[in-house]
Amino acid sequence: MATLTERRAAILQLIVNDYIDNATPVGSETIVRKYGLKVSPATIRNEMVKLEEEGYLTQPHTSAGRVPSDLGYRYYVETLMGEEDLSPDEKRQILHQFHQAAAQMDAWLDLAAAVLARSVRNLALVTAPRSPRVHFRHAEIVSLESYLALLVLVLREVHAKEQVLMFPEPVTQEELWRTANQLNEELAGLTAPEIRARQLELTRLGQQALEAVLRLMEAEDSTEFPSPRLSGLRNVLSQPEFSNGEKMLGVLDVLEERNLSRAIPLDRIAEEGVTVIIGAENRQDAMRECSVVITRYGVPGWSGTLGILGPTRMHYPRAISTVRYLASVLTELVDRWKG
Amino acid sequence: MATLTERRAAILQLIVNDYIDNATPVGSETIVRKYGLKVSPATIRNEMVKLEEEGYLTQPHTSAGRVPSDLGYRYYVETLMGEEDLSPDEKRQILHQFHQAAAQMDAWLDLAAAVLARSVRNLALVTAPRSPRVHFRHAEIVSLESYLALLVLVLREVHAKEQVLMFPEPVTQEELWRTANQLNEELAGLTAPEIRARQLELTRLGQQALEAVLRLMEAEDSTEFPSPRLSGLRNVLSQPEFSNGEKMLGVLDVLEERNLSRAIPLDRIAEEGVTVIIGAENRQDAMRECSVVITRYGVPGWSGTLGILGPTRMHYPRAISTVRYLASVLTELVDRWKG
DNA sequence: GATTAGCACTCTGGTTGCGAGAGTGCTAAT
DNA sequence: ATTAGCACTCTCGCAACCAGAGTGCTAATC
Repeated sequence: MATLTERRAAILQLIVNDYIDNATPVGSETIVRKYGLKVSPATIRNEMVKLEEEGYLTQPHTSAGRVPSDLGYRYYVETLMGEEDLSPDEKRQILHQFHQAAAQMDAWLDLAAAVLARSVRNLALVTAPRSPRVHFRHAEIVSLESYLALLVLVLREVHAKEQVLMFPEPVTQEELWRTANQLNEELAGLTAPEIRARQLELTRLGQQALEAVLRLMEAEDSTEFPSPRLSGLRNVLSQPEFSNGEKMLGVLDVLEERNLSRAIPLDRIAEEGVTVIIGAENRQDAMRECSVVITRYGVPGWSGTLGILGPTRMHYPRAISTVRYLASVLTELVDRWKG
Repeated sequence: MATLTERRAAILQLIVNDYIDNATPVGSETIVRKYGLKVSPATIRNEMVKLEEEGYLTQPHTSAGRVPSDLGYRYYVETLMGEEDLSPDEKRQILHQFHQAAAQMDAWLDLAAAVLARSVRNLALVTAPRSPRVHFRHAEIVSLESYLALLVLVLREVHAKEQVLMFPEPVTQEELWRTANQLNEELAGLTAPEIRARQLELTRLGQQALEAVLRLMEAEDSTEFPSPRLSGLRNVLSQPEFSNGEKMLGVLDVLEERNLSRAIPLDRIAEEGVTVIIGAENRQDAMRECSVVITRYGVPGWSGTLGILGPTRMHYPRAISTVRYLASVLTELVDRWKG
């Protein structure tokens, strides 16, 4: 990214800030008046045409004020806006809520989404933490009736999965126990491919249970971006850029077909730190006016993503700091109990 | 509900039908032309003022056509519209999709919501089946590390719940097994209140596990209307009645604060059959223009709700028949595997 | 050479006025 | 009881218009 003269950078910063706050194109006069500059509007105008030529600003139409372009926002995010941090007080409040909540991953994720959405006043998205490859820990088979049993599978990644098994002939709880025990002994700690590679001596029943286990594990492995929980849809859609029903529906469409990865270039999410994806860097037209601030959280073998989605005209410093802080909180929680 | 002369009923029916299709107030002339009546527009007009006086129709303004009122829809639903049924072909298609799906309740519910939304082109809501009082079936405690274990609780209602236990001192898997076994023997088939009523001889560890079990069971018991999965939000919001961004947000608000029971008079849902709640019969202003077609499914001890939400101007026959059919499918599934 | 005052120009958004169209309610005739 | 006829009402789309905001350019100024 090219570099700007000091004054142009300053002006760009003012424009971005002002536009973020007021959602209305900002003109030369406004800027000098509001921020007490010691130059005349005309000077600002001259600088603005330069900024426009270089691609940082656009005009909705001749004779409206200027609006930051995607590039403008990018520059702002990259070099203009200061690194902000949540106040200790806010951090304390957030932490408090986590302490209040039930000690369950699900509850924490819901909470994280809710806090994020409220704090940034935009849409929060949080995916559950998972490892790229899931590990068998424990299986339990509970008889429901003679032909039917419930397989409960516990993975090292702590997600209890369940599946009903239906047998061609009646089966006793006794047999089920034996089967489960065998599986538990043989499979502990293995991944699905490792299990597949292994030759096991199994009864017919055991074979059936094993298949079910594998199916569940592989299903888990293969969803590369599990559908996130969303919170605060209302926040985004009530932003003025979407007051037009059309655009609202556009965004809604993207969100409802749960496959967000088609709209957001998730491959751009860095391993470390918060990633900001601005406007047309997203893949779908409907997202042209949206930015995503997103990060990974968790520990290497077991991580998820958490971020917020809003109009490009978003309060980036706040978004980034909140996302970062919540990621650290979740990382802590994951770390603590995964060990 | 009072009864209408035959002709008035016929006219009301035409108006409702036409309005449902076109979303535009329908006038006397349109009606005779389009449906080939053998009377003059003036006659229709006379009848329409009667219908309006009796409360079945309203005018958006003088000199627009008529629009059905809530009462009009009610009459329509109750006595005018024929009972419709899905075509065998459609039923087959739907059933087919269920056979394709993974044999898991979650998958079925998702599928039901998706099918419903698509078929009626409105918002589908589906809550998971549960019993008013949940029954203990089986507990498993898996050691995670010396101070930490995962409690997996299987209830008769087949929802695996999990909870991390943290101990004041190290605990072996051996002890955990003993504890789990004891719980399984003593608690099998009981409800939370029944467990509370019983005096149990337990170790400190057992006590802690029991508390966790009870907390989970009681949490399950107390959510009286579990938050439903939604599908097809887009469908509702793209209806012309919500083209106005304001109203869109109104509905969105109701849906996002997950507590639907505050907006919808769920107590009105009949034990048997499909319930239709029209317009202002709902509790919140934002829902004034919405109707809900909803029913229970499942078996007495283990049931959920499933329904669709759309504008009052909704294709009721189709909505009702689809809801009814899907409920029967889900009931069948619940019945089959709950036994 | 950079800055600025001055000014003509452009574009939007809100307001007004108007005519066409759709639909009504009423009256009087059938 | 029905209907033809008609005056009336209300919406909607369109054009005209104006005020306001903001620009870009030129020429004077520091």
